[in-house]
Amino acid sequence: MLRISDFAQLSRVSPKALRLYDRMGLLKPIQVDSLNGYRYYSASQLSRLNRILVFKELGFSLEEISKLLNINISPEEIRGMLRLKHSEIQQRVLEDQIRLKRVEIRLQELEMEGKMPNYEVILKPVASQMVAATVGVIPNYDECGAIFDRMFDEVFSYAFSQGIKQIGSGISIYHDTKLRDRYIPVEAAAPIYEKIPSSEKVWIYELPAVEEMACVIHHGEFSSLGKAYRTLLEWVEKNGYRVVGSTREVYLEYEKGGDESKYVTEVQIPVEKYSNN
Amino acid sequence: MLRISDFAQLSRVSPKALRLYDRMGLLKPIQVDSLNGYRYYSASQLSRLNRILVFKELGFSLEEISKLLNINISPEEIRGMLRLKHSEIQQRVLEDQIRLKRVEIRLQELEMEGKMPNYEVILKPVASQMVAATVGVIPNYDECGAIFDRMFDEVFSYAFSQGIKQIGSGISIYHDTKLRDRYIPVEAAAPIYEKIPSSEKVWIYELPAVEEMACVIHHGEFSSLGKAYRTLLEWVEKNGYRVVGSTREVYLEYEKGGDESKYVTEVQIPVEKYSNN
DNA sequence: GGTTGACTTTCCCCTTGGGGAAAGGTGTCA
DNA sequence: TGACACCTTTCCCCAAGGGGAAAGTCAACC
Repeated sequence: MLRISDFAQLSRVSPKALRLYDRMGLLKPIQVDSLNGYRYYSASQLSRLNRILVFKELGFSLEEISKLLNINISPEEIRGMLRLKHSEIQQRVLEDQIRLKRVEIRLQELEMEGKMPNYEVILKPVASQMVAATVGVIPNYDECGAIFDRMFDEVFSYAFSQGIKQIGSGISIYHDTKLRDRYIPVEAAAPIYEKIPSSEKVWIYELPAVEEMACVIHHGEFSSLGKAYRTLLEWVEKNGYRVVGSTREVYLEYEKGGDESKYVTEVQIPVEKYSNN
Repeated sequence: MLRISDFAQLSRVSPKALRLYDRMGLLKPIQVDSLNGYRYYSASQLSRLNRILVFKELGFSLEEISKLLNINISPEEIRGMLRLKHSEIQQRVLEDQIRLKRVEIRLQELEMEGKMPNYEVILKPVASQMVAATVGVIPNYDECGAIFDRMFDEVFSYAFSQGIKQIGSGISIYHDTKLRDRYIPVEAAAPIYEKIPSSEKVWIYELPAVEEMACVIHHGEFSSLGKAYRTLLEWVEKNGYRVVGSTREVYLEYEKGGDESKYVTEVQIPVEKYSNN
């Protein structure tokens, strides 16, 4: 008959934890004084407590442990839970190793630049989306502004002529940027939320989903988008990814003729994991 | 001006998380309707949100992130936090790798035995403790019962003769068990909580702390303690440890001439990490 | 027998959101 | 103008205890 702090000292488990295990039904004191609520333990309960501690060290939650300590559990179930836990831990180790590499890259960049980077690259999935789109070719990057203006005009005016009330942010898509840097086939698209027919020039189709898209947010004029691209491509290379499709620009904040410094553009590059070093 | 679910969809962060970031001060909506409390966000806030997400992926807590996003933080402080996080993650990877190996050992044992093991080995530190002790030699393990009986009698009666009121569980200590298995120098000790003088036969001294002690709880008669020792030594070998001192037995529940099946004994072997495979 | 200090109890706060409830706001259609 | 669906708000519960408060209890000492 030991009081809680004596049993705590014997087992090296805090009284707080012992009270929790009592409440969870993992380890009940052999006796509880009905007058003052004091818990009394016996040294013979150490073996059960040790079993709890061992499973905790293996990474099991208290709820899992209460299943494992149930008398009616079969060795097969235990094996299943052990195997599951093994793969969970393995998964976490893999994630942590990626995390470690990213922290190292951050540290390197901080050494080089002396300050926080301007762009934060994040990886996210992008859902498929119905769009109204038209295609074109830009002979070189200098002329792309005027050409996209005309293409988006076409898309928006067609959509409105078809009675569309709601339309999403404009998206431009650059195909084959890896193969050439002039006469690039491009697309101007805008998400729509109702079905309308295609026309000769404006096609209605499902812009495909992308599982992994490396993205940055660019603030300000389009002429400095190059920095965003350089940041992205550098990230792709450093983190062991490679480009696997058409680049997109999403014009989140844009007003024709408006204050360019207020523009917000998301640059998206579809990627996939390539190597692990 | 986007409502919370639109901003959530754009950023792929749940409204729940956005509300939390608002409450933590990490990302305040650009406007909150004072009548109905609705939060309104702008696309230009994506860059701040992305920075939050990147740091979260690096493993930082929201509180750490709010420090990192503070404008007044210097690059040196950022570097410090990154290095700290790096070592935290590294530490967790090491722990997880040990955990993985232990899960694998459990699985192997389960395959071999077909059931849960009878003993759970746990590793714990043991604090130093003042004891009253006497020494002896046991010619072989068969005679150790009678010899320890006499030694403990000596210790207890001396302690009581000195006015000790409270005395801890008996501890027997086996020296040099690796060097010989007969004529083993042993000690019978009992923790005391007040200072008393040593006598010719009973010494009062500080039993040293042990940083890492591999322990099991044995229930029942002493004659089957061999199983506990075999389990412990097997564990020590499998887990890459080695024995580095004198073995102890702590008699947690014991009554001379009482019901042997109720005895509870903790067997403790001091160990240290030896290898990692 | 009273005081004091050490101990025990319950209760609440904290992490990072997810799940869900209850109450109220909003927008569309008829 | 109402009905209905969907949206938003706040509030509470959950992990695995640590930290700490308030109140009651126990044992020793005077």
